[in-house]
Amino acid sequence: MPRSFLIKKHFSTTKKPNYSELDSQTVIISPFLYEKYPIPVIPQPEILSPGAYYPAMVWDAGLISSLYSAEIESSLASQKSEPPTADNPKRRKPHDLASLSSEEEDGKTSEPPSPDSSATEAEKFQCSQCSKCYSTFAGLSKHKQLHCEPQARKCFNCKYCEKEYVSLGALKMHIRSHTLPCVCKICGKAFSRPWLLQGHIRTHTGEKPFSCPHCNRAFADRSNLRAHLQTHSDVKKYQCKNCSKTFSRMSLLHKHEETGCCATR
DNA sequence: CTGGGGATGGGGCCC
DNA sequence: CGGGCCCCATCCCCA
Repeated sequence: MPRSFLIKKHFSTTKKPNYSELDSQTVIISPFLYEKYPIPVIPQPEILSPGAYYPAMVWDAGLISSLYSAEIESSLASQKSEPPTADNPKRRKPHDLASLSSEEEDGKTSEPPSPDSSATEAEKFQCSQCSKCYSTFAGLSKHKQLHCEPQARKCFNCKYCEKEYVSLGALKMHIRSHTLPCVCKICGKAFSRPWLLQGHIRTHTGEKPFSCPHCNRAFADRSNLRAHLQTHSDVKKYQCKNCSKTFSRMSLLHKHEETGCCATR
């Protein structure tokens, strides 16, 4: 099929008159950027509030289970007279709160023995995953966090939105997208990361350290150069499954699939 | 309308 | 653990 769109058109030099003076082959970022426009970084207000993250645990069914067990056991301990009955909700295992599994309704259960059966008073907290027993709830919790529920070891929540992260570093990185600590001195626009600001400053200075080896056209951003390089290629990276047409950008492929092409609908 | 450039955001990796 | 960098993705605009 004809692929006239694959032919690289001459780019207009009138759009960005300063291209010719910036077509260096190097990708070294000029330090003058920072001499001329030092990157201001707003003093971080308190990035993390004490409530910004929960380093200890995630509220999942297993944890609820443990807590619920503890509550039940302490309750039972205080009212020893109440005999367990089959329909007593207090006897329902905690993870039933989450799943209400019919398996357990049927009586088929892998749950640990109840304290009023054979378990000793010293080992009344049992791990639902490995059946290991502990005398205290704290002991059980620690065991689960370290061994049986490692994914629950950390859960860092953003105080600005609902996102959660498994590492504090990832959370801090994310929080920067709320606080935008890197501010352009020229126009006041704020960015989450210094290198984003750095790229932005190039839009003021006109610096384009990334140049195309084929046509010498220069770009301020490496990603944009990469996208541009696709225009020199006969076979582009993103291909339509239906007509095999290739595109330099995924967005173009998506657009093609949504609006035009063959039988995606 | 389509293709391409500009600008920007975010996750992951490495040092 | 934090900073820098890379890569990918997306949106907007223009020719």
